[in-house]
This record gives sequence, C-alpha cells and structure tokens, in this order.
Amino acid sequence: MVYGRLLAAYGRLGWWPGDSPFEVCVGAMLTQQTSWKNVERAIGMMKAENMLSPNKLAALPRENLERLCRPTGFYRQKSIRLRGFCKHIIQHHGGAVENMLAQDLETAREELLSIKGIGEETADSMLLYAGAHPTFVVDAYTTRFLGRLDGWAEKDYGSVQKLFHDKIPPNLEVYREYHALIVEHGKNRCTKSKPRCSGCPLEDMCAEGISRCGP
DNA sequence: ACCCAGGTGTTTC
DNA sequence: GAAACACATGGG
Repeated sequence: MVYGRLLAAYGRLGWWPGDSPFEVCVGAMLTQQTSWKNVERAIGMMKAENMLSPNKLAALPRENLERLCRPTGFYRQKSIRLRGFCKHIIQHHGGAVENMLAQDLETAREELLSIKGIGEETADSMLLYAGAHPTFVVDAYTTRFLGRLDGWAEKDYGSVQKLFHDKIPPNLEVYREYHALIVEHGKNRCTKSKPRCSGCPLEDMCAEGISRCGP
C-alpha cells in the first residue's frame, strides 16, 4: 500500500495551512510554479496589513496589490488574476468564497475553471482544501510519481485524476494527506544536482530503478 | 552560474 | 491539438 508507506515515512503533514477558506484560495493561486516559502511571505504581508479579504484586495490600487504579490513571482499576472477572482466572488457570491464552494462539486469546479488564472490543479486545491470536496489534486509531482511507478505512460490531468478516484474511496482526510505526501516525497527525488535520492520509501517498486527517478 | 519551484494562458506550428 | 513561450522572485 503506497499511501501507507508514504505516511509512515513522512508522517502527517496537515495540508493545507491557512486560517480561512479565502486564505487557502489565495495561497492556491499564489503558489503556482512557486515555492510555498514565498507564498507565506506574501500572505504574511496581506495579514499584517489586514488585507486578506475579497473586498479589501479588490479595492487595492494596482501598485499595492503588485507589491503584496511580488515575493511569489509572476507578480503582475498574479495580481491581475487575484483581483479577477476577488471580483468574481464579490459579484456572484456576496464576497464570501464559502458560498461558491458550498455548491455541489461539479458546479463549483466549472465556475472556478471559468475564472482566468484558475486551472484544474488550482480549482481542485480550492475545492479539496477550502471547500471540503473530495476531489484529487494532480500536480507535476503527481504525474511524475505515477509515471515512476507505472513506467512513464503519458497521461493528462483527467486520466491521472480518474485513476486516483477509481482506486481510492473518496475521503477528505485521505485525499488531502495523500496529495501532500506525494508533493513532499517528490521534493526528495533525484535531480541533476542530486543524482541519487536517499532512503526512498518506495525504492523497491520504482519502475525504472532508483537511479532514474528524476524528471 | 545554473536549476528548480505545490501552473496557466496565449501563440505558433 | 500538441508544443513552445511568457510570466518573475527567491533559495539551493
């Protein structure tokens, strides 16, 4: 059992950190192609300035919102898209992201995907960690992780997600923790600068062998 | 100096 | 449709 072995190796990670559904959503947008450390800085600034709400962020002048997004990179894009997300919440859900997420999974997912800057992974992250919907989050680590175990058959987002949905009964705790464990495990993989990983808990079931687990 | 990070949208063959 | 590109700061 892969999940059990990852859990035993890395422990419970308790994703996603955040004090409110909205904070989780902001984090989901800001962490795109960006380390979580940088996201913590940005969210820290937003909290320090008491700006962490759809109404406050949407009302901020462009320069100020860009300054708050700067640590996470792509800050011009992200500030525009974050503003668009906030405006959508204000316009369609009275400024409360909880209202959007309270809809059924498919409805909320479609709506999220219609917002510029929210793709499948970001939408599923919001649904799973902010909205308590049992949908599996697929990211670059997940695709690599699965590929390493099954011989690198190429799969798109939907087919990878379907595989997890078919294999694992929907359960919030498990879906949340499994995704976190895959990311944590993925960070530990081999790269060019680190050609060998150490103490991989899945070493014996890697399809291409431990020396070939890089990207 | 180089590579990587919890992607997404647009442009181009 | 796939593939290539732009977006940008911060850490190892």
